Amino acid sequence: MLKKPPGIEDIFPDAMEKWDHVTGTARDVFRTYNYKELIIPVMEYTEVFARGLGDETDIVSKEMFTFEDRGGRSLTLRPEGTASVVRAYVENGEYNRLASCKLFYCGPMFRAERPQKGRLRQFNQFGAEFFGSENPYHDAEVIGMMDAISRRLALAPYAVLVNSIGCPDCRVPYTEALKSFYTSHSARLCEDCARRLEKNPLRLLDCKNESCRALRAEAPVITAFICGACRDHHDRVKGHLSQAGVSFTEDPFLVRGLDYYTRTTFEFVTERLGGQNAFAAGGRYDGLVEQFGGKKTPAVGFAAGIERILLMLGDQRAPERRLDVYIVHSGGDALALAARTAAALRERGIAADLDPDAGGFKSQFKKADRERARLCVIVGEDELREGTRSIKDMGSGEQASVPADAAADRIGAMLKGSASLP
RNA sequence: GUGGAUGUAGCUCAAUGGUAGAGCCCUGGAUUGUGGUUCCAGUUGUUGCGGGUUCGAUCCCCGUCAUCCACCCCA
Repeated sequence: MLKKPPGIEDIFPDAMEKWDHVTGTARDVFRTYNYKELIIPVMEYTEVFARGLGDETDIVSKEMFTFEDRGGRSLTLRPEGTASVVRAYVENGEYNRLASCKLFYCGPMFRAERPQKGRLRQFNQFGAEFFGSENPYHDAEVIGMMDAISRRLALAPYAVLVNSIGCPDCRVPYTEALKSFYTSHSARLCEDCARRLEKNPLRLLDCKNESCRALRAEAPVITAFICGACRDHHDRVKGHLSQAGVSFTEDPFLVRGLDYYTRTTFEFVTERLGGQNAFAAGGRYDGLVEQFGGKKTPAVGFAAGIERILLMLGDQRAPERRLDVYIVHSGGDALALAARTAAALRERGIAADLDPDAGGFKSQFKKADRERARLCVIVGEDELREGTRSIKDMGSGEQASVPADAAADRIGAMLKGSASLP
């Protein structure tokens, strides 16, 4: 049997109902904030991610699906959305001329990690990006948007962690302070952290190792190092969040795994994802557009993991989908009329189905039941002879016949609730 | 990349050193054109793959692959 590669999933119709519920809710909320959807490519030149996310990040250095095209150019399946959106924004002359713009996307991302609970190699995200202002209002709006989606999907309990990692200028002295603090306590660091100390000191704060965590409690805090402008920005983000009624927790140790963030960073976290804890995260990236060759354009955005949200939804039922009409027939000439009836219903936007090979009425009604059909239309010998169609309400079990040419209208009215069986 | 667990019917799982069962699902039936409940009957497996021990392995051992979980990292 042919199998799918590891960490990749098929999504069958029964799961689609919950899937649509999640993405539909996100789209609805995005629209209420005047964000507009765009579709970005699934692959980019490798450089887009290498430059965008940072060469030294784990995602770029060891988690990308990279291959060469026939011309020997290096392509990569996108591991996240922001770099692509920024590239598209900079490349599109019409959009980057706008004073500001609000975009959102939804689609698959790829990372060559070992799969586990809440972590796949092909997974889906929806995310939003705002371009064109460093006003802290927008930081709060983006966070508020994800909070609104979370509330609508009833994802509670979850927490919103917020921090500021300052601008590149004020991060330098902080990184130095962090380095010297950890260097003087290097004996208490785990192996991984010894490595982080050299490569990416900020990530020292993220370690889950007990002794490192204990050490962190005494570590220098970023809030003591950020410059006046960054502090003011951060305070105003928090002010807007409070005003918007978003309950959040300040976490001075929240750092992110991508190099492009400046100032605001945030994460939506929950206990219910096994080893993972974040189901959405983002922040501000004021330097990225310029780095991609555009004019200096401050921006802020986030991305959310759809499969992780699905996990949080658990057994919560999404609204179930039912078939409007199942058509039961007795074969032969009746099949032709049954097909015509189905066509007439579909013209009216009514979902109808039938089985041309159907045996007895019994098995056809069983199928109707399995499809959770609201109504059945019966086209059999009696109906053929009398020029009628019988309509059965599968909920009540009641049945009546109507003239053949009035059947489709009658059914349409019944499904809308404006008519009942005669 | 590292560590742990698990691989038996389509699904969820039993069982025993002597070539496997249950429930669900599916199909058919319970007086010939009527479902959801009930009852009856029936179909399905090279027990993940390869090797070893043994008279004999699904069960024991080794390898391999796959899946899951955790670390790393991240949505």
